[in-house]
Amino acid sequence: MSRPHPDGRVRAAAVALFATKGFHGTGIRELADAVGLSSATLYHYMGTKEDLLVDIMQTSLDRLLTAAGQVLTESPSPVGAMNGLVRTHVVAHALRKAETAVVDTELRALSPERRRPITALRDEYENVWGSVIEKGQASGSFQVPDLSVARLALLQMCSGVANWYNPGGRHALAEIADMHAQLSLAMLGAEPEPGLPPAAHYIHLVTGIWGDDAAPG
Amino acid sequence: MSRPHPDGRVRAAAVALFATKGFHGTGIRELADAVGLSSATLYHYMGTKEDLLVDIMQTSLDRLLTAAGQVLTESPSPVGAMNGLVRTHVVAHALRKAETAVVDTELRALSPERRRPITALRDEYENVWGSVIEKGQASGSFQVPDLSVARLALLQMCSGVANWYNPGGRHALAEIADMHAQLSLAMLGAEPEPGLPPAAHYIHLVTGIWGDDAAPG
Amino acid sequence: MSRPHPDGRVRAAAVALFATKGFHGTGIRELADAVGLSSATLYHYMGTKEDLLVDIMQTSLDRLLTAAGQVLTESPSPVGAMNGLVRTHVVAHALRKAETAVVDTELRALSPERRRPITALRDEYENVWGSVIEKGQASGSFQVPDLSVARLALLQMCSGVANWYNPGGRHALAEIADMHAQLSLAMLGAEPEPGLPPAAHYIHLVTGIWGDDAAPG
Amino acid sequence: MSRPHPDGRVRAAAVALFATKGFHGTGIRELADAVGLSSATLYHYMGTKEDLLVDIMQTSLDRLLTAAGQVLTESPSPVGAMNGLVRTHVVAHALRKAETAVVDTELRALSPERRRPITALRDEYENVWGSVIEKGQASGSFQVPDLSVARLALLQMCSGVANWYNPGGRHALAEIADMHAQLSLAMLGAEPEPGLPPAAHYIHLVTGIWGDDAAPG
DNA sequence: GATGAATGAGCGTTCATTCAT
DNA sequence: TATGAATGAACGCTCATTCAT
Repeated sequence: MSRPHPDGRVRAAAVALFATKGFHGTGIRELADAVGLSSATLYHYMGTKEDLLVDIMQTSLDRLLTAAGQVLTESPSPVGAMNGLVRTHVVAHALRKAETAVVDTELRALSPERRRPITALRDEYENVWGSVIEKGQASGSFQVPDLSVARLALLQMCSGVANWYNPGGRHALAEIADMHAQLSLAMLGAEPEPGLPPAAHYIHLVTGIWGDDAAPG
Repeated sequence: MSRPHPDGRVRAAAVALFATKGFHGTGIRELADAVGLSSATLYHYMGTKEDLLVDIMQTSLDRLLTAAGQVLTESPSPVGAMNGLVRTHVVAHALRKAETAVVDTELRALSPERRRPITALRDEYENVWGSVIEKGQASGSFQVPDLSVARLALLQMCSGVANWYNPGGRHALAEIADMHAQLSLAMLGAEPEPGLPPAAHYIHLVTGIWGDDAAPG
Repeated sequence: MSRPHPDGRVRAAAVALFATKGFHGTGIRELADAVGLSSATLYHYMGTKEDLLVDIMQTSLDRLLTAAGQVLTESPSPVGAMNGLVRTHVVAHALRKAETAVVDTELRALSPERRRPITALRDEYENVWGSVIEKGQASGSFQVPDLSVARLALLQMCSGVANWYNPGGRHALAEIADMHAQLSLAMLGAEPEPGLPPAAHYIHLVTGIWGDDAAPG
Repeated sequence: MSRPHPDGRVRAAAVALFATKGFHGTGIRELADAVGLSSATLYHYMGTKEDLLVDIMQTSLDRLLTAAGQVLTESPSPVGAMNGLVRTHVVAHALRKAETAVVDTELRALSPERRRPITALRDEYENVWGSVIEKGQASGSFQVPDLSVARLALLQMCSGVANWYNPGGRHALAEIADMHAQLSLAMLGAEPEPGLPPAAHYIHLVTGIWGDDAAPG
């Protein structure tokens, strides 16, 4: 087995460092050290530091959108769709806590021009959640005081997993996903629906999109 | 002799800048410009940049703890306490979105020694929420899959208000507080309890602690 | 007597270094060393390196224009004006060889936006020479094959003094100015005109504009 | 084993870039891009960047010396020799403006050891002009105030053509050469001599030495 | 109080050059 | 021939901080 491509190792190290110390708190030499290269060599594999951040965010949001798309495809009812969105989101934010945390935290580090398309992707993703909530409210499956407040509250709650999830912690990933699905549906005033796929299904979905090879981030 | 206490205007400007651009993304000259002083003069009003951040966080967490203490004093039941905690938290995170966002985001910018006492304060505050949830679960008022997961999810959700609240937005602050109380209690599987104080009560409580004079942050 | 203002010392050192090693061949730390400051302190007294170059060029061209204006004022005839232009130009390029060489050599180091106004100043100065040649040709005092070729050839020849003038050299400055006046008028096919001011007059004019205080550059 | 000889395309690109942006203002990757090679491959065709500059200058000065030698051979009188030197110099500085400008401008970019032999070549060339002027002055054909000042002024004037010559400009090359011959002889106080070769003769001489194949530089 | 002056350290980035393939 | 990969050194510039006035 050969060493993984430096391009990927740079990205992985950047994800880890940006998540831990923030974009502005991470130096280019620190990143180079983490990869085992000189800072000059780093620029063989990347553009600017900002390019690197943009790439990380874009990739991550693309994957979240892909996952959400698959969930919608296989889930006809609002309750089923919501269940799937929450579980994939939670699983992704647990398995790739660094990567997702960077997306959630470092938007402000981008210059306005670079920020715009990233924000657009994020909005696109959040709109998926919004439309599911809307459909559920319209069909009577959900009872929320306000559509967009519910969407924001829900997303915020589920993204928070990236802040505290611990692979060796008290709860297995599947349990955490289950609990968040349960809490979310309760928040939406929804009746539990029988026959929904178990957490394992969504774990598989997420790992299929993100891949297992690279170090989780 | 202790460090000089930062002038209110310095503190306010720092809060605004740290919230917008992050601690590491904010320069000391930028802060000085915002206050209308030279960077050298700034050091008459503060210790180091890190001292300033610590001070901001400490003050903010102290106030949250004070508010939580008052809520507990006046709320005998778990449902009433939870209702109060959520509303004060939401109101504080709306009226002082910058300040509270800094506390939630910039912990990682602190050196380990300075971080420890701040983390302790934050844990103390979160424990208040935890013990109310525990009491409610024990008394049968709440039905949650896991105590600590519920606590984390709840806090994350309510803190998120600081990210999107807009004073001139679609919903009045009281409405937002009401909605979050409703969503939270639904999440906890609690029956609505009659006779709880309205949002205005908690807005008053928060403004009493934070003061109205300074620009909100 | 106090030390001269660092601002001026920075400019003087920059002029010397830019003239000797070129703009791109001069490092900011090299400049700082020459002034006896740290590179960080340098930025207390200047903007960017390019700002510094622009400032040097602007000042120099302004002075040349001022000198040319005074010459025109006091010289009615084309022969007299040309005599004065050549002598002031040569004297300036001898006494301030570094400064004038920078103007002649480093235009290309400027970014297009910064170059434009400097080029405009240079063109304005060259146009003074052009219109004197034109007037002389029209009045029959000069006999040149082409107006603009004569202007370019003349200016080039006189500017060259900055490349080889040596304060302690074989010829005194006044002699060099005299010779260039003679060569120039011969080139233009002009009859020598009696009663023109001696070189000393133009040396005085130049030193009056440039000042004696700072180190020559 | 000597240094690899730079490929013609590398040399041509270097000449163009050094002339436009200066030696220090031109990057090795920029040069590689211009040739369509990688920067690593460039080093198969050249030694160091400085070697490249030395080679350019040496070749150019060798050619100027060759041209001057041919002129002297075919021109017995000082006036005829001067006429030929000026015309070949002007033609070379027009047809190969980039190359000649690099020689005139970038001497300072060389390290002292590499500069010495180049300076020697340049001095040798300038001495040819000097001795012709001296002979003309001795024989009474020229009337100049000072031998070396005249030499410097003359050379500077004629080299200046490289700064402004434009192949599609108002004047044909032959005209420009004629005018400079006329201006130069006037400067030297020389009577026009009948029977001198036309500009075309010297254009042919220059193109014979420099070759037509490569892009002019 | 308030600031201009000063700096060592570090920033993100590019430099000319080498070398294994 | 040709290049991707690699680097130590340097680039122009900014950082948080100090201190004499």
